[in-house]
Amino acid sequence: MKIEPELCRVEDALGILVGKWKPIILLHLLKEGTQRFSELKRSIPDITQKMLTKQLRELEDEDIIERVVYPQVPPKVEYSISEYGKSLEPILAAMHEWGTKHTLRKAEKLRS
Amino acid sequence: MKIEPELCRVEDALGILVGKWKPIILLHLLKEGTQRFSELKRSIPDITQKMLTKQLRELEDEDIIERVVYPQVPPKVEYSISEYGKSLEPILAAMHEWGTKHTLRKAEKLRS
DNA sequence: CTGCATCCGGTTGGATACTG
DNA sequence: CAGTATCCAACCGGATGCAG
Repeated sequence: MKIEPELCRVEDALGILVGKWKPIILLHLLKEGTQRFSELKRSIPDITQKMLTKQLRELEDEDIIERVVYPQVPPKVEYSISEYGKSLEPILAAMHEWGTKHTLRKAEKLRS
Repeated sequence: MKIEPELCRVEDALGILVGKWKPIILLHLLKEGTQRFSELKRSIPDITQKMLTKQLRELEDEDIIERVVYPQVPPKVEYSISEYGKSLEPILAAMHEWGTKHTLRKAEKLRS
């Protein structure tokens, strides 16, 4: 691989994944499929409503996820990975795999 | 792929790549091989010395790059990708490829 | 040449309270 | 239920000056 650093587009992918909760949200939607706001909130106990809303909005703005609002009371909003968003799955999988090995490696270094 | 979101290790990989200049630095070292501090600085005109130092230190702390100091005056310090760091190359390549398509997609959306 | 110290503005994320 | 609004602390990155 010889990517010209001047034409680096790594940031464009990186920018979409960065955000304290974005990878976790994406993994949840990939695993469970369509999820309501409250289901996501329950699945990610430590996240605040504000942050969940914000990260979802940012992913939606990039067309990574889809948001469907059911006009009813009480409100019901469903989120799901878009077709386009699914193209990120290999990258998430690769990063998860690498990250897993990296975590092990770090643990080994501590013992030595 | 069904990664358990609770065991998400994406962040561990993400954390290493995040940093305004890290991907660019890594691509330079991957493309050019060993580089002196001043060579990197010249290759990345907009980076400040402080940031170059900082990002290099962070990558070094994670064993992604290697730093060799030649004890002489004036100082000479060489940086290179470590063997371990090379394992990030597929991820960088995947992100670059995705990012390139994403940029095109955005450009198309603007025209429509 | 390489790198550190200081200061400083902008952004990010968290706590909390409020709303239709 | 699914948000919004406000306030605030922490972190990040940039500018600049100094040093071995």
